[in-house]
Amino acid sequence: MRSPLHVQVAEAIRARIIAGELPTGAPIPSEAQLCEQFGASRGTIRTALASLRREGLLSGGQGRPPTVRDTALGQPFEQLLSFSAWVQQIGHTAGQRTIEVARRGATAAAAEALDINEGDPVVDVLRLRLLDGHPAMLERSTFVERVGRLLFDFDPDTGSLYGYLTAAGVDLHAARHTMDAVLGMAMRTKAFWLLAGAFAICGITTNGL
Amino acid sequence: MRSPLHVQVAEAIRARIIAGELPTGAPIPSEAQLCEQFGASRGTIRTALASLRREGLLSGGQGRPPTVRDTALGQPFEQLLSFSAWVQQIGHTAGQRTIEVARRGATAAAAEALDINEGDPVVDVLRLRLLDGHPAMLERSTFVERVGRLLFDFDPDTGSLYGYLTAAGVDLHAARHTMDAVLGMAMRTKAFWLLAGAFAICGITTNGL
DNA sequence: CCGACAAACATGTACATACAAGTTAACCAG
DNA sequence: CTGGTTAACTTGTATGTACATGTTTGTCGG
Repeated sequence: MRSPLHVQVAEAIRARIIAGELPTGAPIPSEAQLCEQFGASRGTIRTALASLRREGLLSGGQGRPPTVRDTALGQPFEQLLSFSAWVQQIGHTAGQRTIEVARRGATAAAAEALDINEGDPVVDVLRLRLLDGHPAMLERSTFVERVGRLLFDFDPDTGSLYGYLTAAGVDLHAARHTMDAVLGMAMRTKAFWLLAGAFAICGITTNGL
Repeated sequence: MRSPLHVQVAEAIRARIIAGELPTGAPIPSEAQLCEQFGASRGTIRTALASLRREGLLSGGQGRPPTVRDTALGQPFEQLLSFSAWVQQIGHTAGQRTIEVARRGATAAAAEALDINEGDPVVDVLRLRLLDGHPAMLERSTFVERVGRLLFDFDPDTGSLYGYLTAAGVDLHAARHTMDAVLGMAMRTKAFWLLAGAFAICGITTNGL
């Protein structure tokens, strides 16, 4: 194998966890024991454990050996939280397109869930997630206004044209490069979707973290 | 200061990036230079850089100094991808409740977006995200069946009762501990929400990473 | 029997060193 | 001027050491 040692160690431990050899909630062997088992230095072991910790498989604190997180159910949902991380972990590539960012009044259902009044301002975000280039997931997020407004405030050069395009449902990132092309065309049509696919090349497509 | 050195270094570099001192797209100083500036060893500097990399502020490869990611617009949307990471970064605590996981037929809008036929099976996930304990975001995700089915397959002990509760909209995690209590009560009512709030203590509440 | 202290143990932090591997730029031969 | 090679630089990987800090456990005195 030519993959780095710390990657091999991480894979080995991950395999043990998945196989149930290291049950959830149980502490993993100490760093010293792992050093001996894999014939690696403590630094290498720690690098491997850091990877597993990033993935959410381990949790623990100083002085106490890390414990295997309850992955039986929690894991897929925790990682749904990070779509691209999850997709990468199962060996695929993630992409995404932001279709719409809009400020609207809350629907009845959203209002009840967010504990606000119907019609109160909220920020809706509609995103398409891609798996290996193909549509895999459609994500609708509704923020309370106090939080959602940050999505707009983050942009340093908020202008009128920019704001218009945002409200109209043009992808913000792609818009930077292709404003001219889409201005005046009918949004949210089949043609828009096809065009959005082309835009992905220049702006939105990411390979995740 | 009593915070670890590598944390201080990470904060200093993050501050420089936010202040625009290190423009987006530009390479940051080499590890050797940072060592000299902060009077720290390379290992400490690398620990700090690893933190910034986790946060998505840096990207780069071997042999080339890491570059500052284009955070002007991309960042908030990339991090929307990881709600809890984003919330933590702005100094708050994140929580979440999974309200519903269901297998259904795709709606017309979802079908078009995912490039499938209307009525084709999809997996809907409805989640409420909490910021400092208060509802902040409602997230509806629709997966194509091929991907969404993994959410069920991950569970080792899928049973009939379990499936029923899932379809009925009971939080999966909380269900483990409180199945008896909620069986037979009206779901999706105001009372359910209040009860779900109590459940959060024992199962679903997480502090993020 | 129980509380307090101490020792053993585990992880967190920090530094120094060495070599591997990728990138860039200078340089030189043609 | 062009093309290829080399050399310098940078990050990735790996090891070793040392000390700080938190946890657990065992022991001893009351």
